[in-house]
Amino acid sequence: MAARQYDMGNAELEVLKTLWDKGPATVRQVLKHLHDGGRHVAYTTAQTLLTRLEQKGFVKSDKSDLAFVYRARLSRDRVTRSRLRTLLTQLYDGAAGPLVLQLIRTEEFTSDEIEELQKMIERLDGQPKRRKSQ
Amino acid sequence: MAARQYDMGNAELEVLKTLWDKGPATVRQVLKHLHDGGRHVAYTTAQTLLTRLEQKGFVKSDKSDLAFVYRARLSRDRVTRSRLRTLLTQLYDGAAGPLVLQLIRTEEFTSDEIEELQKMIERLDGQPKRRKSQ
DNA sequence: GACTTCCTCCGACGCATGTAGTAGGTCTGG
DNA sequence: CCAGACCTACTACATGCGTCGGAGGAAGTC
Repeated sequence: MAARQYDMGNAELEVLKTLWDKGPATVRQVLKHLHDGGRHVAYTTAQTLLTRLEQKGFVKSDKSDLAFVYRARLSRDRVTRSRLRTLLTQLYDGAAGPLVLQLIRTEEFTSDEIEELQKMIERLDGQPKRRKSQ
Repeated sequence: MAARQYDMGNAELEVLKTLWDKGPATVRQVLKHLHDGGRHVAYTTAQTLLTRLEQKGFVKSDKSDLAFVYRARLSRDRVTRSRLRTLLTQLYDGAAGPLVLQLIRTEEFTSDEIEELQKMIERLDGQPKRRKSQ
């Protein structure tokens, strides 16, 4: 049982992603977005998901208008970091190397990203090794 | 509900990882390894996990000796790919760039890995863009 | 003022998963 | 042959999560 920080199910994550993509939204708006994305769930399902996210502190709501408006309290980056860390730990005892190598091998990138990557690698190369706080 | 290929829980994955790390093993050996790693579960728990993994086709067992010996039918790489793909989809609609960039930014690498990375990037840079089969 | 519409609250259900107990078989040392 | 150790099969149970239905309140519409 590792330190499971931002723990949520896939449906919950998808709802959170909606908020990242579209900004603050009501249940109905989130639902609309989910429908547009091909996920056909009931209104109350979206509502439950949002409510659970709020219980976990990942979103917050405020009722200014007729309906509650929900907004993310958790950034996409934080979740990414957390999930990556989990993956790393579960599969490679925390070593990031194999993962990156595989990502680069199997995925594709825009030339901008490649350029960016190159710069980062060069920087890495020059720098002394950091030790992870973990 | 994306094409959830290699679907298993964390405990199951940990058991599978044991098989990757230690090679084919009996329930007792897996259990020992889990205990060594600080996960104190009962014998039957390990057994259940292995059984479920087998039902899903991720490991297979054969009884040559006194006890069943389990071995992975699924490589670490395949699971990695699958999980990464899920992450990518869930967080970035499939774009790999942001993920890699963040990985490189937040994790650390051995000089060998950096070198390897450099080579891969260079190769990427020269090549025409691949289109993902998926 | 009754109808329709939308919203929130609460309860519920089924399946996956983590965890484990128990019954009953087998082997091995005395 | 009997006890202790070890193995497998089966059952069970709590929790998390995805999914919703229904009750009941607020708001605009004739």
